[in-house]
Order: sequence, then structure tokens, then C-alpha cells
Amino acid sequence: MGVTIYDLAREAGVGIGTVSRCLNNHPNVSAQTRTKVLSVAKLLNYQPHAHAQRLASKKSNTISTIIPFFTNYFFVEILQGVQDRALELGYDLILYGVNNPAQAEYYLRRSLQGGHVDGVMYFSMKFPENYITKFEEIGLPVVLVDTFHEKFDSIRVKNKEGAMLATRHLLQLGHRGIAMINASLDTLPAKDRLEGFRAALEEFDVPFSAERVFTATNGKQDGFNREAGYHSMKNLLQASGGLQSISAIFIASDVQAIGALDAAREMGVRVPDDIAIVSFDDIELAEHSQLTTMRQPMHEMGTLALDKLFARTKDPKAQPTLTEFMPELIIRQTCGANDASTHSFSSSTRIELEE
Amino acid sequence: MGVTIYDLAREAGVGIGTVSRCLNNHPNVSAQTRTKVLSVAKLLNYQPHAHAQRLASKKSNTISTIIPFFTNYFFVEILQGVQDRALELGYDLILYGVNNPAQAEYYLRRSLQGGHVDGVMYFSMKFPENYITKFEEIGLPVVLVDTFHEKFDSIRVKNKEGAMLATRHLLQLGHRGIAMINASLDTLPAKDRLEGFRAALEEFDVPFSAERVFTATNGKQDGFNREAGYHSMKNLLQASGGLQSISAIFIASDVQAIGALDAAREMGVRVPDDIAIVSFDDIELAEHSQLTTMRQPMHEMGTLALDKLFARTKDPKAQPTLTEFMPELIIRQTCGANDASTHSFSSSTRIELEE
DNA sequence: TTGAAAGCGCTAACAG
DNA sequence: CTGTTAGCGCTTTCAA
Repeated sequence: MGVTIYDLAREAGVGIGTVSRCLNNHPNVSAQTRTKVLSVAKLLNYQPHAHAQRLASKKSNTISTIIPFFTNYFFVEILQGVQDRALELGYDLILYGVNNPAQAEYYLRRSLQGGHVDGVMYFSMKFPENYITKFEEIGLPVVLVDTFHEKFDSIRVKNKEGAMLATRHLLQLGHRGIAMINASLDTLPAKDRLEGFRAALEEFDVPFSAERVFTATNGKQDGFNREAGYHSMKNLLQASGGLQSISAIFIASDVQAIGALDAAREMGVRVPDDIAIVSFDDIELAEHSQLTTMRQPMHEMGTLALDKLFARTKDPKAQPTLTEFMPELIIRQTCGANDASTHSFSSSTRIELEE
Repeated sequence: MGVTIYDLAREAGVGIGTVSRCLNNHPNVSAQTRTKVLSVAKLLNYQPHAHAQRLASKKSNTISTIIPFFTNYFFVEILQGVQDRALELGYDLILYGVNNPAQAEYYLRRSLQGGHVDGVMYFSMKFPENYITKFEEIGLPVVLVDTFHEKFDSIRVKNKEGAMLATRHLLQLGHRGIAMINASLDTLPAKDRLEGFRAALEEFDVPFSAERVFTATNGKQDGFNREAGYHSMKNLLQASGGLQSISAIFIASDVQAIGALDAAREMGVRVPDDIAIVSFDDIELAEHSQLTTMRQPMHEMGTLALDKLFARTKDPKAQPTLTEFMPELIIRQTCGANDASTHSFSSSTRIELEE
């Protein structure tokens, strides 16, 4: 069934070592034998056995991506970047979608399996401490995307600063009754964005009130989804005080904002007339919903993640790196600042931080 | 660096064969040695080497998914189904996102590589004829999703019938000037949906006019995306006649419809008052945009696809199967049939984003 | 029930 | 430049 290098060797009248050299473009082969072997290989439609190669060479050319709810479009857009670079570099991408914390550990364990993958990309979740040393011992590269740990290469967005920009924008438009719709504080981005929200309020001497932070607790999910946004918005609008005291909301992600818009529409609340909204991410659909939002360079984050992983396989001992992107305020309709003269307050500069 | 079965064998004082048997739950081992070996394995934190297993057992427990533009949410939702089942069955999922036809063949070739994967899931695209025999010869299982070939197991939706239902709905609402926004006819779904559109018109004795079928030709993509929908809608609205003669549109997918809504809003055209819309897919966001659309059971299609692949590895000689789902009309706001709405959303107008 | 040994298909070191 | 040989870590006979 399978053509092996032994077949090629016999057919071409050479040894298997030579065949291997020809196939792998090793230097020390005469042009003549190379042509010969290659033509025989084509003739017999030879296909190398992936796992034999991997066993012998100790390289899998595969990386795993561990992603919470990859149905969240934020991840899809990052994945597209990863995928594009993976194609160039000849990597296979294993997709591990996580639906609860236990699953994340399962996939981590699976990735740890001897030689299974050459590296792991871990998204948005807090990396479990008890796995840190395991990865260090094995020497399996890890890149963290949208989250952080000092032991590993990390890529993320300046969430706190972004949240400040977003909230500040609302404040500058004159709003003072500002609420926040957030996701689970178990995730780093949610925590940082809350901090930024708070810091911006303080800047403007607006007292922070925990009662104005709404987080939908829909089961085990992290809250970065449309439903959670929908429910948070309902809660917000029904809260005592409600629209009396609140005129603007900072929402932790676009998908949540989309859900929030649905809730608002249902309850006859107009955006931005009755309530202004700024969110975070700038997924493709943000434009459709005319969301004013903080843009993250998702595609670039994806390609960079793979580059970092690749670099680390080359130099495992290097210091962990951290790349932080500054999100950019994209003004559309939901914030109520229609004058299109100002399109952005900050440029998405990229900041390299070596530790 | 890696703990092997030799280490376990030495430590437990048995042979490697016995170790292997214990690890794989083979019957013929004494309970005593099994416990012993297993405890040693735990102690040494043994992790089997994936590729050695795969080389020896000739099974990879991996399948590849070849998907056009997987950023299209339709695929994301199917993938979620595939992923859920893959977890249960212990399969790894390789993600191959295709951006042009040549890439599809590349990934097909890659999947064909000896033992690389146990099966291939091929989405929505026409399966290249010259690869049919290659897969048959190798005996590598293929499942087609959202496309069809008699040689392979296929899963799809009754596109023609679905398109007829959609168009008929518009006709029954009294519309006669009905246009269609379609995607590239290189894809089976687009072809079938056009056929259904046409057939429904004929039923009602409405003459079909090719000029009323709009397909945006944005480069190499298949047209099932938001931008294509946007441009098609612009073309439609600017076409001679335009709104004079057209009062309703059947759009080949939700993502295109979302783009079309953007174009309509931009040009001050109200949906459904000025023009009614019915689309296809019922992705999660269809509800957000209140699209009347044809629902496809995407998650179920995903799990079924993996089941079929699994079944085929068990019985490679079985006749190829075809499973067809009948799409279901979901009535929301864009078609203008508000009274019949199946959802509890208020019939108030869309979010007010116009300036 | 168990140990020993023969591969799985390939890479890479080592002689020639 | 090329053939031979020894693994890579595991599964699976085949005897014992």
C-alpha cells in the first residue's frame, strides 16, 4: 500500500541513506543521483510517512492552539493570522477548543505528550501554575496570546490603557453616569479592563461604584459572548435607577455589545440617544453594528504568535518576551460622537518590552 | 528527557511488552502486574510518544478539516460540532483554512501523506476529480460537508428546496419583483440555491431574469462574505430600475445579508419597508440582525460528519452515504412578515444609527 | 501470563 | 559522494 524509501532505493539502485538525502535536499549528493531518485519518487508517487519522519527527526511540525470558545469571533480573527503564517512555515495547526477549565488542562496534558507538538499557543485564559514547570522541564515552547505569564513569551494588548481610552472618550463627551458591562474576572483581559475603567473615572473625579459593573453569570463560560452581554444589559436597564443615573456604558467586548444592543432594542432603548456605548476588540462585525470600539490588531497578533513560537524553537534559552499592542479608538455611531473629524486618538503603535 | 516504556519496564521489573499491554488495557495481564506498572507510570509521569504510537499502530487519531475561509461564521459553527465530537472520540483536529483553490489541493496532498491523518473532512468546495482515485487507492476516508460527490460520504442541506422555500415565502407575501444576491457559481450551494430561486419563480409564473441575479466578484473569494454582500447590494440598488422594479431579495447567505443591510442603511433604504430580505444559514448573528433566513443545523452537521468519518474507518468498504437536511424557514423581521414572527422581539424598528 | 524480538518508515552518524 | 547501520518509542507477534 505505501511506497517507502526502500522501494525507491531498490528502484533507483542506491541505498536508503542516499534516498533520504535526495528527498531532504541534503548537500552531499551528486546531481545525477538526485535527479534519478527524485524521478523515481515521482514515478512511484512516493509520500513520506509523516509519523516515521517525526519519530526519527524528533520534530512534529505541528503546534496546538488552545482556545476558549473559539466561536468567539475575536479568536477566529486571530486564528486566521496564525493559520496564514503556519502555511508559510509548513506547520500543521491543531485546534483545541476549550469549553471549561478542566478541558484546558486536558489539552495541555495532551500537548505535553512526548513529541506530539512542537509548541503550544495558549489563548486568553490564565495559564495554570501547576503546568508551568511541566512545560519548562520538557522544554516545550509556549506562547501566550491575550494573556500573560512571566515565564513564557506573551502577546497582548494594553487592556488597562485601552479601557482608559474608551472610558475617557465617554467622559469627554460629557457623560458622568457611566456603567460597565464586564466578563468574568477570572480572565486577565476582564480584570485589566475593569482597572482601566476605574482609573479613567478617577481621573475625572467620578466616584466608582461596584454596583455599576454588570457581569452576567451564565454558567461556566467566561462571559465574553453575546448572551452574557444581552443579560447584563437587561439587568442594567432594570436596575433601580437604571437610565435615570446611567447615560453611557463601557462594554468589555464587541460580542457582548452586540448582545447588549439586542437587549436595548427589545426594551425600546435607543443607542446612542438614550445610552452611549463603547466596546472593545473591533471584530469584523463591529462595523456592521456601527460600534465605537477599541481596535486590537488581531491578524497581526496571530502571525506574531507563530513567529514567536518559531523563534523559540530556534533558541529555547532566550529570555521570555512580551509584546504589547496599544489598542486604537475607532469612533463609529454607538458613542454618539458623530463628528467624523477625529478618527482616532492613538495610533496602534507596537511596543516591545524585553524583561 | 522522555520517559519511555523501557524505563517503566526496568523500574517495574517486567518486559516492555507487558508494559505496553498494561498501558493499553489489554486483557491478558495479571491484575497485580498491571497495578504495579500503572503506578510506576504515574510515578515517573510517563507520557506516551504520540508519533511512535502512530508509527507502530498505523493510526494517527487525527483528522484534517479543509475549509474555505473559515472566518465565515457558518464554518465556525459547524466546526464547533466537529470539535465537540472529536473530543469525545479522542481525535485531534487539524485546521486547514483554504484561501484559494491551489491551497485546497496542497492540503489534500498533505493529508494524503502516509499515515498523516485518519480521515479528511472537506467543506463546501467542489472536490477535485483528479484526487478522487488517489484517496480511493490509499483508502483514506473522506467526508464531504456542504458539498457532494457520489464516491464519498456526504452531508448537506437541501439547498434547492431551501431556496425554493425562501423565495416562495417572499412570493406569498405578495412580492413579484424579486432579485437574488448570490455567491460564486463555482460552489455547489450557490448553484443549487440559484436553481431553487428560479424554480420558485416559475411556480408563480414570475419570469426569471438573469439581470436580477447579483454576484459580487471580489477577487478569488467565493463570495460568501460580508463584503461581497455589501457590493452586490450597492450594485442592485444602483442598477437601472433599482427599487422601482425590485421589492424583495433572496440572499444566498446570512453573512452576505449582513453586508447587504449595511449597504441599504448607507443608501437610506429601509428593510423591510422598502425592500424585504430572506437569506440562508441562520448563523448565531442572524438573530441579532433579525434576519428571516433558512436554518441549517450546523452543529448537528458537524457532529454527524465526524460520526461518518469514524464509521468509515470501521467499515471502509461500505457504500457511500448521503445525508440531507431540510432547512427550516425562520421568520424574523427582514422579510416584513411581522405578525408571523416566531420570536418575542418587539416589532420596534431597528437600532437607530442613521445620522 | 509474560519476555524477547521483529518491525513500523525514517533520519543521521559512521565508514568507506 | 554513497552504502550500511543503529536507533527513534511503540505495538504485536511468537514462544516460553
